Amino acid sequence: MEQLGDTQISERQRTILGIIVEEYVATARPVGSEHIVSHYDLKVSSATVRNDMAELERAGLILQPHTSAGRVPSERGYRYFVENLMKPTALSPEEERRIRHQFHQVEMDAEEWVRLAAAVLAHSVRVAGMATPPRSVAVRLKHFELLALSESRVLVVLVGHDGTVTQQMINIEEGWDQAKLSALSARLNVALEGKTAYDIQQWASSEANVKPLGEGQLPAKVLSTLAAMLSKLERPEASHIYHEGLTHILEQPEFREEPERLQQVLELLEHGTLWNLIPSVLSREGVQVIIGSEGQPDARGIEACSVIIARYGLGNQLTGVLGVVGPTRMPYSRSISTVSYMSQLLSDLLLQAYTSNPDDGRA
Amino acid sequence: MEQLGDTQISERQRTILGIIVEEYVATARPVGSEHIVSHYDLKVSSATVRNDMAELERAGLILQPHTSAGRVPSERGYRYFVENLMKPTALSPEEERRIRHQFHQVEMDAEEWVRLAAAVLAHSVRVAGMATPPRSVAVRLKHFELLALSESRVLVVLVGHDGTVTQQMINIEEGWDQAKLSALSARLNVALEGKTAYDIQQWASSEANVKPLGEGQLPAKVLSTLAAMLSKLERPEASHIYHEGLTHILEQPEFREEPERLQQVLELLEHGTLWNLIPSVLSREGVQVIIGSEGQPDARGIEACSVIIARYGLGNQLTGVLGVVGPTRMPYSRSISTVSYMSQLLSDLLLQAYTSNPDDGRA
DNA sequence: GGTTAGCACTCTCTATGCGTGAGTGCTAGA
DNA sequence: TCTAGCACTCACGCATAGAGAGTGCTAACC
Repeated sequence: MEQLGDTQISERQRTILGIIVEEYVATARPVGSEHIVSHYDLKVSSATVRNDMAELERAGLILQPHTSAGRVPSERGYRYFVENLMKPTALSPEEERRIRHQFHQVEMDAEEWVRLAAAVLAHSVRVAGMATPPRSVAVRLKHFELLALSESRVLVVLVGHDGTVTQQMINIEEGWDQAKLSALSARLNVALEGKTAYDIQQWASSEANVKPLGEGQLPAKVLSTLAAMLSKLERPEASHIYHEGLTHILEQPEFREEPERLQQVLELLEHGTLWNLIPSVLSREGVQVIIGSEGQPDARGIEACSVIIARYGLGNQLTGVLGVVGPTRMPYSRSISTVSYMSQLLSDLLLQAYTSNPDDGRA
Repeated sequence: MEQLGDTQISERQRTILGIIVEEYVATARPVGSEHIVSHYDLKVSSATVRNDMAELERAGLILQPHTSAGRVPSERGYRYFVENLMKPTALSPEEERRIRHQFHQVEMDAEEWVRLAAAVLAHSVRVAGMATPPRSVAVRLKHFELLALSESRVLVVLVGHDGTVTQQMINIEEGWDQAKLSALSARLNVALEGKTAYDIQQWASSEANVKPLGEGQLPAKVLSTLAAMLSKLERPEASHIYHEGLTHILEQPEFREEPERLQQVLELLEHGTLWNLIPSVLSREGVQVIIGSEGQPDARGIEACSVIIARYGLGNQLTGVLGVVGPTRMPYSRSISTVSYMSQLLSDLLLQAYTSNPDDGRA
């Protein structure tokens, strides 16, 4: 017996709820009592099932679209299913192998991996997949270069200690050729290596540090640019959410009938409503399941959608987020397994990439 | 009088065709003869318009969804409209100013611009906008760095002469510390600056060049990696198509009624069917209009869509592609103006970025 | 008390028929 | 060459009817 609100539900009722969820997820059609007894060996009659269903409905776990239809899980029903009934089904070894293989096919590059992760999630669960590139909490400067592209433009290329690379163009006054720029960057690289954005700002605020670097505004400008680039690397919003597989969502009957729902998914992925959820995802471990509108005051307009999302990364130094977005009627078990596996896989790949490990990486 | 196939169409018929296209684009409803005479001052009766419409239909320029409905432009009709009837409406100065302003708000970074371009196109025409980052025809090496991330991993950061930056991780045998790597890259930078992928392969094929670089496989591996990175920069497929504004497309009634059509648009944008069109876009100047299935054997499944697309960039050295994708029922005039303006704007921005120009770029 | 058979009831879904209105094509006359 | 008039076609909206699915309730059963 389970306590739930003011109602208790029996073992058989739990079984029936499980059947309803699985059946509805598979067929998208309300599930009737007759259907249940004829397809599952419950050893009771349809009348008994009907009584149980009435009780489940009283408990708010299922509902009827209309009087003479079968039952459909409510949001609470899905939630109960995910937390109490679902048997986690790990991916098959062959499937895991196939996915890993795909990652070894592409370059060793975080953006590539993230893009691929979104695609794999989408394909494997047949809903929309999403992923963000990994970001560091506090990026330290590893190295930077100043490259003169023209007389008045310099490209700043910055490498973080985590291997992320960014670039920025700046305008300069005349009189700095590549030789001078190289000399400046050589000196600064020594002085600034290992520093964070904040450290660099501190360092640059001391006259004694900046004065010897040379005439004009350039040295100061370079310093502030470096600090800005580093701190931008830390802001996760600076990165795109990669997404894939909207086509799969279109195939779901609920979206064909009510295209408005698709708007909600697009809202989530295109306009970044999803970012509202991400801070809380980053703060918790494991796979998180957000079903419909479920007490997410920030995430407006995702009534008909569920999001299954997890963080990945190294400790809490370097983290990103990946997951799937689909209709509430979604294969939760498979989704959770896949998201979980993918977050593990990406974490492993990052770990491999940033620590010593002598297997070959396709030059 | 215009010759068209085996039929001629009169001046008034041309006017009527223009009205039908504009009216249908605006309302999404078939246009009837009565409606035309009551809203436009044609100085003829509806019966005359009917006769003209019958002729236009015979010429294949319009068609009837069913017997007792008004007329709708055919693909040929849209084409005729675009080529002969449409009056190009330039963007208003305020609008141009607003768009330019947005570009000055973001960083000076090609990827950012491209993303913004897709968003602006989408917002301004209210269809889906797309853009690809600019690619060079033959990228020459400007500079590269070797950075030891761990004992066995090295990050290669490469800057092309056009300012594009890429990175790649490679595995190395033990025994190369940062000092040795820096020495190697210093020597190679001198030897390889200005070389293309092909040049580097040539250079590396000579024992006399490679032998003095040091022991082990690393030097050869670095060389082949650099060549691979450079040649990858040249392949446009290597880059993502950024797209935005699918929500706008959803608002169009034709997609609400037949969601299959949306599949086609997604196919185009997500699965890169659009890449099939791009080579021909790159080879021609100006804005190109692809209406529906129009003799594009490569682009399957875009019957209901039109694509308005143009290249942008510097000469033919550095080019990308941007445009809009929407239903055939699309505001062609506005789309073409906007795509044209955006391609001009992005070209200008790139030109400014890669040549001398002393305005300020927000450090 | 839990379970079951039976049955009346409700409500959706599909088909059918009918009237309406939009829009046409054709014809004959100006 | 244009126009007025008119018959014709066909989608659309609406009401009606029947079928079917699925329920809830009641009364009997174990």
